[in-house]
Amino acid sequence: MGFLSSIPWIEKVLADLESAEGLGDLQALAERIRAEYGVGHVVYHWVNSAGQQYGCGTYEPAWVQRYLDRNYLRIDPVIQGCYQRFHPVDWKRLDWSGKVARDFLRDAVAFGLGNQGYSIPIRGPNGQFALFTVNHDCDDDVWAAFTEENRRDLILLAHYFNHQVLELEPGRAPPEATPLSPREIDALTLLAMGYSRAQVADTLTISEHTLRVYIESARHKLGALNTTHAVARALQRGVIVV
Amino acid sequence: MGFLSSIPWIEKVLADLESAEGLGDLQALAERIRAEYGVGHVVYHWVNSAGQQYGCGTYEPAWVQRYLDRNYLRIDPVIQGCYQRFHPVDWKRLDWSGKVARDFLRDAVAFGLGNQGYSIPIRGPNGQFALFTVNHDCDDDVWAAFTEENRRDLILLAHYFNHQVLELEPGRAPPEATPLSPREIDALTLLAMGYSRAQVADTLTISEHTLRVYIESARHKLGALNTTHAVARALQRGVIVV
DNA sequence: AACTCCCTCCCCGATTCCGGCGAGGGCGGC
DNA sequence: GCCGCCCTCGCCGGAATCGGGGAGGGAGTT
Repeated sequence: MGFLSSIPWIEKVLADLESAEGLGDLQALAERIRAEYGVGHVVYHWVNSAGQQYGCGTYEPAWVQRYLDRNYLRIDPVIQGCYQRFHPVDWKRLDWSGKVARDFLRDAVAFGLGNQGYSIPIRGPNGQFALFTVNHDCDDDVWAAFTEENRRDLILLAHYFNHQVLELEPGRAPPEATPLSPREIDALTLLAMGYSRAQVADTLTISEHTLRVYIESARHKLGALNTTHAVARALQRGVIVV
Repeated sequence: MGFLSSIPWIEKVLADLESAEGLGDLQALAERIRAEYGVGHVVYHWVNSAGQQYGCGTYEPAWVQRYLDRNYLRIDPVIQGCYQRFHPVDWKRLDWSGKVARDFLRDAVAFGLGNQGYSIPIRGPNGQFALFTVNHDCDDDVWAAFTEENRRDLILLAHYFNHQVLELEPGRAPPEATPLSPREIDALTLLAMGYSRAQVADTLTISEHTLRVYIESARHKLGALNTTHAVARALQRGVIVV
């Protein structure tokens, strides 16, 4: 991962952490990053397609637990906001109106979070979604200067965290199913576009019976229970693009 | 976009290109990148959720046209391979077995492409998928050294291209539809998991009639023509994750 | 307090989809 | 040259889904 070399302090830190292994590495790295930049918190949060979460960083364990207990994932404006974008987002630009969002923020501050935040979303196939966040307590001007100056480092660090987590997550490759045939892809693609079976058959200029053979074939290949499921899986696996 | 500042030549080039505007900028930038690194080709290729494609780079127009004409998007192992990952990929690590893939490669070389390539996939919500590719003609050792040395720059440049394209693509925000309610999300999520309506209603412990209200409501919000379409759109927009 | 949105339930009929069956010709790979 | 996969077509009945429609209580926002 030589691409981090533009970050002055990174070599030494990574060397220090070499002895550790697995995800503990990243936890320790987050601590070091916090120290190097003198910010309140550094956190990496990752959600895979199965809804499993993984996180590491400098948040208080009590806050992490509360976040999970209260299912804040569905409330957190940072998640909500970043999920739709994929460029770094300053927390100020998010939508904090609404009662639940304000309550959430108040709760977060009570657990030691700062009022400023900067989050970098990274996405992968199969709904993988990760967030690298830096949190701090300061006024707007100071924060704007900080983010402007260190954005590049943060992007690269986000990539690094993501790379490490994926390396340690072997649960991606297995569903390496048999590929879909062109006609099967055509069929699922048109279905995903909202066409009815009759319309799809007409568009492909085949009989509806033939179409059904494709759909069923695709369903079996994808291990899907019905047509909607097949379309969903095909989309998730990226075998069709609508 | 100060995060590019670690690339020595970038400031001057960006200043030179300041006068140009729009996507022409990126075309010219690709040319400059090719010159700076002394490689065969530099290309940025972008596909959005509507299946629209946009590309800029140094490939011969004849090759681009042929790529489109022959619908190589569905054949290209670079696309196929990168779509499932989201870390930089050396073309050597892709699957070039199979007749169509080999034919494709032969055709590409005939149109001036080199035998080496390095592609950086970047993904966004709504099925956005972009590829930043560097292509060259040399032996494996030289190429390995090149990629190792310049990976960081390439990642940052990929981000830059992506940022610029999204800035110039106002067609993203409009479908800023009303958000789905929690129950609607539950319903679509379970449907995407392959459950039948009866099973979903049972799982949510509501009547099937109520469930249908959610599905229809979600369908209208998503502008979907039927249930399968609604699930597909919800997946693409990232409002549900199965 | 008015407003909007969410959740829940019910009616109806027509349309569509599901699931498994069989059968033939063609192309590419081993 | 054989095997496997792909493409194409047909029939069947039962089950599920798709359209709207109306109606009430509750919570949050303004």
